[in-house]
Amino acid sequence: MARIAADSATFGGESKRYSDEEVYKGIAEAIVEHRLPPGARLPEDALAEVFGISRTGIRKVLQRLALEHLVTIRPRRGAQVAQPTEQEARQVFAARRMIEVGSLGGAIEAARKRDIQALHDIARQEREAQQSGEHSRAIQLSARFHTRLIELAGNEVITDFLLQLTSRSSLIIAMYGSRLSIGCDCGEHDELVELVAERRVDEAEAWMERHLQRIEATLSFGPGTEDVPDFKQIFRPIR
Amino acid sequence: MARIAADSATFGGESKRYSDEEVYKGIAEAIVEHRLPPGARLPEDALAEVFGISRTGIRKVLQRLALEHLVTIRPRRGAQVAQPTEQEARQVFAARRMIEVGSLGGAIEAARKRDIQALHDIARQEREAQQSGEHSRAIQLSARFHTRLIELAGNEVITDFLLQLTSRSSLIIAMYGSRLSIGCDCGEHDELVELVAERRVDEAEAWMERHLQRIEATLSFGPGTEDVPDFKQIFRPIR
DNA sequence: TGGTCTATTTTCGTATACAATTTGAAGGTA
DNA sequence: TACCTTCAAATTGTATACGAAAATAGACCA
Repeated sequence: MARIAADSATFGGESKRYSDEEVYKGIAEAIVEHRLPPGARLPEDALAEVFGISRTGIRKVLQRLALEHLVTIRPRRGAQVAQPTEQEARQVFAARRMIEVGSLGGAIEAARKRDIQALHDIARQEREAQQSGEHSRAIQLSARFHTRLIELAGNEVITDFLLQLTSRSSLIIAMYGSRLSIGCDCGEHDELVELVAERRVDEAEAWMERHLQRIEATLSFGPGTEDVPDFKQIFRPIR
Repeated sequence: MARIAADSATFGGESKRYSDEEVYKGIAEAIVEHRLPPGARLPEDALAEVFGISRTGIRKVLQRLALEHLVTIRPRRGAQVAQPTEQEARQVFAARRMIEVGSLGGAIEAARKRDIQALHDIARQEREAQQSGEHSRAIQLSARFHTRLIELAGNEVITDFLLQLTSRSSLIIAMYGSRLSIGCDCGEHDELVELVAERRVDEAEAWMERHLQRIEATLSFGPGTEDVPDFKQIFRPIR
């Protein structure tokens, strides 16, 4: 099982003193970028040492991450990177479809030239990261594309929800994604930018619905690669 | 300005030792039920004394409430009950329309007889509370009606979002609601139960959209009743 | 009376201490 | 070898201490 060590490369070994917000971003990014796998334990002491603050600050951050469903905290057993279930995964994507399709009209209406340009840039960077095999960068850019698009609609409440949902999606892909999950995305976002630029709302909505369904469809649930293989479950009953 | 005193009646003066969860519920309910008005300060010491735990536990709860936008925490100045802006209020209701209308079809599809009955009961209790002037009870029941209905759709992610949104709505009504805001609701929820029972999805969706728009329309923003009247602002410039 | 400055008190932010519980390993037995 | 028991080490939960900042009250002056 993956662990955090004080000298781990996961966060770098600097001795700088990080602020709460930096610690939050540091851990959240490590999870979202798959540097911390689902199920990885997150002991308070180790994190406190890595980030150069006391456990008090770490606990605050872990509590927040738990509310956002990126980590799980079990009483007296500490925190670990969350391991979303299949059900949770499907619900997250259903919620995304509702929110993203539902906001797309407003986003298109509000989109100005430079917004379109910004989306284009992100899509291009994503394609490049994809092709040069920079997985974690591609993941981040994909999430940013979706949030940038929807935040054009101007509803911060919705934007906040979507931010959470994209983070959780990354974690879900870390658990259930095959290589396809990321590969098949390739270039797709550019298509949507076109539809947005031309203000073809209905088509854009249909596109988004399909897009999210496709990502969900690339997930492979099945018996699953447990983090700690439970041999008892596997080898027991040959009855 | 409203304050928490150790002997305040807001939480009762018991000396029982509360768990984190109980403290959370205690404060959240006090806000949602308008016993703690928007802007009320929430000093850690006073809360710690009232609930019989140390500041550590209180801080955890306040952080959580802040993430849910029920309280505001400003560095070095502590926590206070949030004072949502008009913009925030409109965004919350827009988000509710999207989520509740978007989930209603699934909820209706999944609704069984006993679910309908449960909704009926809540609507009836709400009506009774309304008529006997039990404001805070009516508020809670109204929120519960909406969440119960939508949770039938079976998406916990969406349900969690809606739980937050209904809490925030209560706070918004505390700030901007006239007497109308609560009164006009009267009996309305029964109509929706009918539509749900008869599986008239389109009409139910239209009804929900109108219902939420109407609640929003009863809010009176305008110059606003500040919590601490700023006489300087009011009386200064007769120029 | 109204305003400004200063001193006191209150309140928050962070680290640390200590008890309680879990984890993990060593040793013993079938 | 597999399983159970026991004990030490590691880890978390909660309270507390203390420095730093902000709120408050009082004195002083116009």
